[in-house]
Amino acid sequence: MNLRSQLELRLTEAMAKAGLSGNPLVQTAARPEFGDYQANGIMALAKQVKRNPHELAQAVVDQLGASDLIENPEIAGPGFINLKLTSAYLGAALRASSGIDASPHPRTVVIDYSAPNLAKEMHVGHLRSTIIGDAIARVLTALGHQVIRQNHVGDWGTQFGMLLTHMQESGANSEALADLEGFYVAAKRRFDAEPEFAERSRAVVVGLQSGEPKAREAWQRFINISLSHCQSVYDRLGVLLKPSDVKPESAYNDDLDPVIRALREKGLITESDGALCVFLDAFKGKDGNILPLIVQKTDGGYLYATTDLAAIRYRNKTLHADRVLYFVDARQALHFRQVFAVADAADFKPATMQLEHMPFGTMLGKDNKPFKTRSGGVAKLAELLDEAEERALAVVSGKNPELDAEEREAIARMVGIGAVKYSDLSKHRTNDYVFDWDQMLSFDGNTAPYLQYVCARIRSVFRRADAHGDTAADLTPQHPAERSLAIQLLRLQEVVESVATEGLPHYVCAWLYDLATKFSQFYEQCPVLTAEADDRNRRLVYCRRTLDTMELGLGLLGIQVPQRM
RNA sequence: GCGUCCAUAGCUCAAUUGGAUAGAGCACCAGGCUUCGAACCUGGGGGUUAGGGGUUCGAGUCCCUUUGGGCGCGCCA
Repeated sequence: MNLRSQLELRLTEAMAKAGLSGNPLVQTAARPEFGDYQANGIMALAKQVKRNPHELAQAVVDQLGASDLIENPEIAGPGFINLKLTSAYLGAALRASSGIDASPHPRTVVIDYSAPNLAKEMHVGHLRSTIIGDAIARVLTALGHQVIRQNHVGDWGTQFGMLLTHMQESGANSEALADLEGFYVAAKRRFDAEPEFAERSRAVVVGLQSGEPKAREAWQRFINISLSHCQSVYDRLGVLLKPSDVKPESAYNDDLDPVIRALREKGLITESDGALCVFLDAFKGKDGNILPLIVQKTDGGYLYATTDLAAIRYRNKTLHADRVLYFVDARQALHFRQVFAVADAADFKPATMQLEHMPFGTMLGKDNKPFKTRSGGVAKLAELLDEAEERALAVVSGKNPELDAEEREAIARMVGIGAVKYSDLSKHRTNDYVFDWDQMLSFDGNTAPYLQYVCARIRSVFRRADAHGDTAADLTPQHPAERSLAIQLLRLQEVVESVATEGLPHYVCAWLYDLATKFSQFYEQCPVLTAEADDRNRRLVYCRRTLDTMELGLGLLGIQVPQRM
């Protein structure tokens, strides 16, 4: 049930009857006195057909006629149409709908996210891609799309030479690799300090690339251990990624030659200073020089651009993707523009297959500089999650000391992890954002703990009530607070659809926070348990629907909700 | 140098992509519990949307420009 689409449909019909075609531009009303929704499209159309906007709006309103849906549409200002939904319609809609409706046009969507480098341990730099990409994967799945998660991990490259050499020479087993970051630092130190070690490392890389069994075996062992580190982070974080979603860079090794050949056949390859490049006019600068995309180095080695091109071919030919979403740092915007343009020029994909870079900004500390640990280093993700749970435990213990330790810890996990995820998801994806423990763990404002708390309060109502409310009863809102709660509940679909097209999960957060606020107002003004029979039943249903919808919404973000807190 | 993203209340963030009087939370001030969880709710002050110009019925949003910052730019990923 998408309220906005329903209204848009009615408006479009009325416009057609009035001899107009175009988008009515229905939006949620800017202020309560403007109704629930407003149509802004008439003014722009009036200009096109050179007619008085107010008169034109009147003509549309006349065609709208009496309606089960809209109550007294009004024209305001230069030609806004204010739309108020009838209470009867809201009640019926509430009874008829639940959850999220599947899209009538399901598509196959590849979501490329997380993609850590397996040479090192996961750190905060991987957090945004992992969390945001996962939320979008859930949203698209909820809308009935076929979602294919692709964890494009970095498992290939020269740094593996030193890691494998160090592993072999130090006799390191999986226990020594428990601290992967420390292991990397140690290997790097030797690489820089010992020329012979560096030499052996390079030899290992050559062996690896030529498929030498011993090198391959050691490499595979290392990769497996590193991947298991990632998986444990994913499990703690509560993201959907599984080992089967991993499609590493190395998986495309055999496709790199063919990619170059295909580019050459299309006449796109130019040799420049010994390297193979693609020059496209679209990347010509003011000075007339074209920015190249290098696809093969002078020494014959390939680059990540080549791998990305191979991945596009795979996602087209094998995965049959209609749409590919890349949740990758904004700094790679130019890279993706180039790769996408080359993929187009080379016919690596049909024109109907959309490639979309979904960039995100940097996570900053309170000092507005890239987030670091207290000791000043790059923060490991595992340690960040430890701290989140510790801090949440302190908060929960302080607020509710009578809960036993085990339950407090379980709650702290949901609250702590939820807070970290929500603070990221609730900000506009493309901007940098400030990571602030105190703010994200606050029970006030647009935070996970506040939303979780609202759910806990509702549950508490049901613990006292002996009923869950009869959903078959008349749900027509009778109180202004019920009314605004009902509308907010029914907005779920339009919000989720926007998130799916734009890849901006903060829309869900804003809507959830609004829903929680509207519930709190309802809860303040409308007694539930002590109300008369009909009111009591209807309000119990409102409580139930709010709880279910909140949990559904938080679930779209991959955030769990404790029973009590 | 070229390209690109950004600058909104003291702080952290919104603003449905050009719509009406720019909204929230924190902080500050003032109220509300013998009553479903007050971890809450209600109200108030706080803004030349970095500066300037332009486009039009209408600009935080689009164009130009100045200032201040982030990032990227041929063989790392």
